[in-house]
Amino acid sequence: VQEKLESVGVDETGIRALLSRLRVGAGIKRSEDIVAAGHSPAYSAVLLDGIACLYQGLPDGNRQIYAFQYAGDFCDINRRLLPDANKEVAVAAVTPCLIATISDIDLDRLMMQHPALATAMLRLSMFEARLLRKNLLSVARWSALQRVAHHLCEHIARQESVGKSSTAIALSGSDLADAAGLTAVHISRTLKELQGLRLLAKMGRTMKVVDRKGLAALADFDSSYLDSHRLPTNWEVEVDARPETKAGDRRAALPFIDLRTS
Amino acid sequence: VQEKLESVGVDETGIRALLSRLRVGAGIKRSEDIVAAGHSPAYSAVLLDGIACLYQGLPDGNRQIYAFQYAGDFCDINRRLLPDANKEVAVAAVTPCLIATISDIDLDRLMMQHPALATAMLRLSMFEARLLRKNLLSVARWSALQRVAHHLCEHIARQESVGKSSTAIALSGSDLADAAGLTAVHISRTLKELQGLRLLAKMGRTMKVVDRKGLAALADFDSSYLDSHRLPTNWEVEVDARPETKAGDRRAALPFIDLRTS
DNA sequence: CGTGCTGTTGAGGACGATCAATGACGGTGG
DNA sequence: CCACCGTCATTGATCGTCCTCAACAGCACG
Repeated sequence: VQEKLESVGVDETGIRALLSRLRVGAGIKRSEDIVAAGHSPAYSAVLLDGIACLYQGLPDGNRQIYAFQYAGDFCDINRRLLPDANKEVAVAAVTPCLIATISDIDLDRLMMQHPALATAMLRLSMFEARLLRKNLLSVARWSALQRVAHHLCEHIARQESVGKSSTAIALSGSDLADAAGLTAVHISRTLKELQGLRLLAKMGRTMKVVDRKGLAALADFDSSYLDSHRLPTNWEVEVDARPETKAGDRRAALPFIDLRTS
Repeated sequence: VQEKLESVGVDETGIRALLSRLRVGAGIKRSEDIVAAGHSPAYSAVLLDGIACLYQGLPDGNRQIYAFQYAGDFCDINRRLLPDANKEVAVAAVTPCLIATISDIDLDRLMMQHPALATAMLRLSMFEARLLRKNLLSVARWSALQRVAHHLCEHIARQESVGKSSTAIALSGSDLADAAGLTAVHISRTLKELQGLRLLAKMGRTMKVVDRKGLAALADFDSSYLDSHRLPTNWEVEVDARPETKAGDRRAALPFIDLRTS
């Protein structure tokens, strides 16, 4: 399930170590919280299957979805090192989900034992930041049509990156609305417009993407910002002990990691 | 200049080590690029003084500002571990800036020698992600009046967090427009409306915040999401060598870091 | 067979964009 | 010192996108 970690540059022993510490948890039904707002458990959740969303509840009862999460994603990296501040955000299941948990203690220890894992967490955090920038740009500057197209493209691309290539859209209209910063009503109209453009088709209840290239062109979507998520695989990690430690320093000699691109 | 690093939990020796590797660079004039788009130098830039912005140029000549940066901020954390992908973003000076640089090699080495530094980078990345979430929420859900008020509040608060407490706004109208996703024209109208509400005053060329609490109330601004940036100061980092390494493993014994809140 | 939830359609209105013109200011060079 | 130009700020008029409110249809659920 976790070839995702490979994609961010973790070596094999690191992956095995992490997997051995994962405890498979319960399944979660649609619309249920995986990580509740204001709650700080002593473990982190990893999504094994399904789609989840990082969101914030709004005073008026609506919610803003910040990002979607797919199989292999850590649900709450953000929560770990900035303890108090993320009280307001939560993670909910968008489709039925299967999650695993890992205790914070285990994760801390693993990150120390496998430097590549620590680097991977940093990379994941920056990856999340990039997704957020894309969404910010989309909401701030683009039309509703482009915004929705963008979300559909991103959804397809990220589904593919975890091995599920289907043109069917697993997101409901109101999910799209919460993510794109639009009304469910207007999402409905926009989807209909996309059908008129022969980019989308509706089979009974669910939508299917018909013209993926057309959709990408409309949204100015360049999937490379997602691929690079796995691009760092080419990074080689060389470890060799270096005698940099001063005498009398309790700190052990640290491995020097030489990062270089393929 | 860099008590900022303290605020994210770096110990004193780590800070000294980092500072010793910094090379003070040239001053940058307003509107000039600090980090050009698509350019990947072999060093990172740190802002010593002034205000910069992380932005993306748009095809129509406009730009979207993703975040502002203040003294002590790394200008391009995002660029380091996701090499190819951030071609499109750049950093520009919003006021005259003074920067320092540190070579990627030195920074990599320092992060290995001082685990707290590596943790700090991760924390900074997550801090950036939180700022982005706030902005995304603001652009997606709030009115122009609230958006602008929010940016003003954030600006004041972050200026304070680096020791510059002044109610004067150093941002130009078009900077605010690019950040809030609004037109410069509408920013002008909005600022005037804020003056009508007795929240803002204009002294000739520059704006001054008159009623800070009122602004915060209008924008639903809770500065705690910025404070926590320095809240992790309470984290204690304990280092002690642990004999976890397998025999024959070339990897040296790694320090085990026990993170606990105050 | 009701009861929700999701999606659809219509009419009206608000917010902010767009276009265009003007004024104020600061810097530059004569 | 003043004339010039470019940038920034302002104002008015108009227009388009998207929200709001309201009613209704379909499907899944008990």
